[in-house]
Amino acid sequence: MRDVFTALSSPARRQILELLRERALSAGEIAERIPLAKPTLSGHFNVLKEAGLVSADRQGNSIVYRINTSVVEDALAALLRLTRREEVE
Amino acid sequence: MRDVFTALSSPARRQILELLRERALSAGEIAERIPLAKPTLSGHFNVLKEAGLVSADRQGNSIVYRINTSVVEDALAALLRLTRREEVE
DNA sequence: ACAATATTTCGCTAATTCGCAAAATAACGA
DNA sequence: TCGTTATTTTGCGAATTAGCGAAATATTGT
Repeated sequence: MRDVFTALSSPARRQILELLRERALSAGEIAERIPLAKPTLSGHFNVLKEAGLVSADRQGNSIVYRINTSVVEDALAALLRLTRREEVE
Repeated sequence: MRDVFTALSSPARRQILELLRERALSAGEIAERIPLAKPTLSGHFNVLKEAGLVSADRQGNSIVYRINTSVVEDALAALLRLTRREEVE
């Protein structure tokens, strides 16, 4: 399971997540919206999958990706901790 | 100004931020707590500074680093957006 | 001016990442 | 089975990164 923050460190991958925020999209639909070669995008999908940030389901010919918001929320919680000074020690 | 998520993608840098969460620390104090060579840590400090995640002040001989929570909060807000489906468009 | 302490910059190597084109795989419909 | 469409895997080069030791820089105290 790859590190979530590593997956989030690429602008291209964050852009993919932004697109998936609204609705699930196939690899091809994402490729129509992001100016990168399909193999390049496929690599990014893999990183996002390994981090648990998206899940993929085949639907006929296409593979549909959807965002996994609960994993985003975990990252959120980790960041939130940094904004709060330790209260009990 | 370097990308905040890129800066957060390194476990070593997140560990530095965790230490700074409680209180500001000098480079040497951080080096006592993290098993990496000082030049390596110095490089990480630089990345964190370029991302605006920490600020540095010389105090006599030492350089004291403190976390910049407002920039962490900006990253937080960017992540939070990903957890909410677009409502108005 | 000198020695001691704290930190950074330099120069290097090994490993990783990002992009692509070409080839391989998977599912569908005729 | 064959052809088409959708996506991934492979293999590559260029660029970046993370680590280190040695040397350089900055500050303090004598």
